[in-house]
Amino acid sequence: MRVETPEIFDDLQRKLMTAELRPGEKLKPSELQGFYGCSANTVRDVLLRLSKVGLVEFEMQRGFRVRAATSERRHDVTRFRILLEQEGARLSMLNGGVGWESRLTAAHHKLSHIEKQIAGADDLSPYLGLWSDAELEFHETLISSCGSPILRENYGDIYAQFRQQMVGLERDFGSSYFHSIIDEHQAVLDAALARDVEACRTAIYDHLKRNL
Amino acid sequence: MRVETPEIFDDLQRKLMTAELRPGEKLKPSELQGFYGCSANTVRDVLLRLSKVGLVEFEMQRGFRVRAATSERRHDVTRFRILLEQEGARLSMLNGGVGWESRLTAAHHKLSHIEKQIAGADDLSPYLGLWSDAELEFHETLISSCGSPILRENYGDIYAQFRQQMVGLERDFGSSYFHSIIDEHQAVLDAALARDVEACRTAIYDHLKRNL
DNA sequence: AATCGGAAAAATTTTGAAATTTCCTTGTGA
DNA sequence: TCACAAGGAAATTTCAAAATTTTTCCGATT
Repeated sequence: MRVETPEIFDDLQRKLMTAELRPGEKLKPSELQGFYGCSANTVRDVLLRLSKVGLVEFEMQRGFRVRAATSERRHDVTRFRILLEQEGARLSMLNGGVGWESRLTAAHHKLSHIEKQIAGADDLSPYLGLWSDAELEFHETLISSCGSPILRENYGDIYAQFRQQMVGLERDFGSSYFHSIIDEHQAVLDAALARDVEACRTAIYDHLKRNL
Repeated sequence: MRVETPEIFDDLQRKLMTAELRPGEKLKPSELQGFYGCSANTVRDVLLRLSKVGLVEFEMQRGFRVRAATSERRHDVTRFRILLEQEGARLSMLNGGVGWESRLTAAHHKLSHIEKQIAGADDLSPYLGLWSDAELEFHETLISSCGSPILRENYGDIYAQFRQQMVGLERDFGSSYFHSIIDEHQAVLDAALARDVEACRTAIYDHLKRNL
């Protein structure tokens, strides 16, 4: 199997975020090299870039390792995500126009559609990828009018780390979970459209507090 | 001149933060290679790590570039720094013990000593390096008891970017500048020791608002 | 049995050059 | 004159092997 470098990046990122590569696991360029059919240095390059996102730990002379999943770290990641999302949403409510409102509504519509399907399904696995993308898009849209590229970039990274911690710790993804987050996403949407900063802060907190 | 890799990293970081390498400037591994007496790939490695800190921009197939210094970006960096420092200080005031108080007092003492020297000096350059280290240590100590490794790490990165923007935009570092920040640092210290969250938020904002 | 030291093995980093891509210059045609 | 294409130069990425460092394993010593 021969793939281009950007695809190696995407593939590794996906495996990191779905715990196909398990937290704490050593990442040896010389082993992955064989799988991707490229040289060890190319893998090393990709891994160095993934460590910027925070999905991979890098220590000089000691190589790479999938970031560990611990309850402490999940707690920390969650707190940081709440901080960024609350601030991003606040600024978006301040700066966002109708374009933002419509994009947010659209993203929520797509997300809730999937979530309702999942809530009534037996096997979740076929939906998980779709849901994952839709959830990310909803939350990114929420903060998309904050006017701060730095905030958005950091949010993207911390969201990836959050997802990694979630699946890494094998948290309960039963359909009851999806049943409750439907309401939570709705609450975030309502508060955002109403430009109610405090209600939105609360809704974001309530949505994520189970991970604290 | 032959130096070890960690020293290449430190040297480049320093040059990036003092605008010895000017914002927007292209960073060609093949040129820096000669200066450091190592191979181009080693430089590339270091540059990839510096792009994690945010001091360097990296674009695939287009190489590296010193992050641009614009008033928009300085504004963005400043806002983000304020967000992180306010939250870090809030949590430190919540969690910090006497150890934190004493470390903060010590860091402030050292800092204000240098600042008083600078305020009364003609030539600032001999102090600038010392002041820079002391200022960083004061602010890092302020948030050091926040209990969030992620917050601390991100603060370190954003502080470096902040410094880069400051010197890159050749802002006025006259002695009048140092005269006013003496009071600002004092206000931050007083509020922190008094565990007055709102006063500390305000003091941090007032300290940095000139860069917005 | 536990610890320490050292040799062997394994992994990481560095290197220099080849392969690829981008960038810049120049020339052609409208 | 301008747009665009082709060619060459320069820069970036990739590679495989050498050099270095870390880790592992094993036996000697306490």
